[in-house]
Amino acid sequence: MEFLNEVKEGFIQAVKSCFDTDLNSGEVLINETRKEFKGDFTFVIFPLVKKLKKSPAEIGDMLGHWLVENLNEVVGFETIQGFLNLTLSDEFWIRVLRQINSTADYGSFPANGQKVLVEFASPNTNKPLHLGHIRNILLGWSCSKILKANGFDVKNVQVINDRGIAICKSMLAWQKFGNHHTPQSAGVKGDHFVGSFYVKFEQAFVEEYKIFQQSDAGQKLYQSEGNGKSPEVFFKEFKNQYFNQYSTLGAAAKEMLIKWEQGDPDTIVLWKMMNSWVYEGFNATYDQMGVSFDALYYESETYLLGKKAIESGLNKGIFYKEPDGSVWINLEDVGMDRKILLRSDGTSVYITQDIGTAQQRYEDFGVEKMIYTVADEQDYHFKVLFEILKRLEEPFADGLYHLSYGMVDLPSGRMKSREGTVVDADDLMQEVIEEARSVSAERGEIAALPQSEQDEILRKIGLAALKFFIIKVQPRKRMIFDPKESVDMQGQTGPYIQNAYVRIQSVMRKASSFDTTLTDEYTTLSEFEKTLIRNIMQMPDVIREAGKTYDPSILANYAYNLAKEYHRFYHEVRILNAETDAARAFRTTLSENTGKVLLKVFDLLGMEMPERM
RNA sequence: GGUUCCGUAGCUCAGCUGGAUAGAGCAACAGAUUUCUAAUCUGUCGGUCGCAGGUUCGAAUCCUGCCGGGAUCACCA
Repeated sequence: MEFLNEVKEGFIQAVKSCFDTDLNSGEVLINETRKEFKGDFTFVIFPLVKKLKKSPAEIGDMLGHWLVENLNEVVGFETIQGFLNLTLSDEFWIRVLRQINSTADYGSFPANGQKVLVEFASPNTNKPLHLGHIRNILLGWSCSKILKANGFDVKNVQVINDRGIAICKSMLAWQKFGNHHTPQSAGVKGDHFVGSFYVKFEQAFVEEYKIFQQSDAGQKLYQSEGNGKSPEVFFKEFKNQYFNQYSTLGAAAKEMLIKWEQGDPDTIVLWKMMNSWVYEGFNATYDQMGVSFDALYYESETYLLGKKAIESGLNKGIFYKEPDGSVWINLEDVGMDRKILLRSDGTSVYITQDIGTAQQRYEDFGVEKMIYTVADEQDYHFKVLFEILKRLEEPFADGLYHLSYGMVDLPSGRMKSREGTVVDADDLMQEVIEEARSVSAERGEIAALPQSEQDEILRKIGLAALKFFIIKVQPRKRMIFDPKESVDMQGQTGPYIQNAYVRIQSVMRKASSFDTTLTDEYTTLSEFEKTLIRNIMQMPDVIREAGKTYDPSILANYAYNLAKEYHRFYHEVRILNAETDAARAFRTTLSENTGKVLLKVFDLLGMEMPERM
């Protein structure tokens, strides 16, 4: 807290002056005083006891006296056990507020000259986005914003997994069952339209597999390879192999993939058309969420990258070749396994692509940091990838970070596409907005506004409920998403925070008829007012911390606490009809700056504030 | 089995590099508006911080072991 520098310095001087001992700033422990004690800030003096060879109470009292006598900011103290509680002067608080009030873009740090790339979203093109993507996108987007506020030059990118067997399944099903329909003719959003054919493929495949299971060939297979397993278990385990070796649908899909890889014109045309439908759908979803990208990487363009890296790795002796021609790296010396990088047939695997893509990005942007927002099931993958890039001595190797997050579960357990429990992103957003609509209708505050304005407000409220519910949880923790709780608008929620902001805006609209210039005449600050200032003066630290740890949840919880303090203040203290003009000016300024901070933090979290609600 | 993450109130979550009597929200119950938006505020109820050791003046926090749960360990992506 830069606002407290003088007090901290004073403490060091006090120790020097009272005990003739030098302290470095790392040894100074300062906290906010707990509510149940008198004071504003607390120095913990236990650590000094050994050094100074005196009792905690004695040290606290001596330092407290010295500080009151020598520091203008300190007007009182109390020593309780090993804690020195200081009370700071009203001038101090007003000065802090004045500083915040006059700081343009308070909470943002100056450019630090470093470039960072943040990857998030990265969907497959065979299905629409779901709840898991929402967590991913919120985290990536918010981290991107937070890093910008910390002075980085940030590029947002996503990798679109637009090739492979999955999209071929959709393509095949569309050929078979599509009747030349398009999203437009069917009246369905493009990504959902394509996704429905993926589902149709799976259904047809399951049918085909069932028939196979009952056929002579299937029964014979079970007899010879069943090994005493029940037919159910056996055929479940055999499914993949069936797809690859027996299925006609599987063969057709694989053939389509091969045609795609050979650049067969008809296949490419179909592929482009269906992907374009998907992108249209994705873009609508991204718009609704309020996120955007600086660059897109398509897997169809990057999946062959990384071969050069194989060469150079082999030359450097980091990789080795097996007799069958496959290329490997051995990471057993750092507690990992052997990992294949090139198959014996010379084709590359996923991680090879990632090596190449990372190099490509470095060439494209010259970033020294890259953040990958990917679920924690890929923790090991990224550990391996980063280790390989380090051994290849890539210049960006030290700036790699896997922003790993836990899966989203439903109260009933994991989302499973087979059981139809996957929560669709578009549906979900629509639901929370509708919930906001019905809550709003009961209140009637915005009923007089034009419909388009109302819609915009309801969108902001609904999405804030959803987004806050997700982003308040620490990324690495697995979270349980209860749809019923996610639409709550009371208590620890996004709309609660918006409501604090809206109250402030309402006050400020009415305050415009007064002179609200801050003066030093107001000298009877209440605890509510001090607590609010104490909160808003923390913002830069919280933003820095969130940036250092890539953790937006810190900011989410901060915003909630600040909103809560404001609601309490609002309830307990008269603002516009304050007892004096000075008090009114102070409180409106305090309110305005609280609003400023809430707005800023909300923006960093990827949420918007309505002016009314 | 190896590696790794998680375990805090009935439920969902906070708890910063160790600091005072472990906090919020939801749920349940009881209150508050002649006054700036009641999506608000106040109060009551609710805890063996998974268990056991260790380090420390001090441990939910750090270390070790155990228990429970998830993820991962493919010539898949």
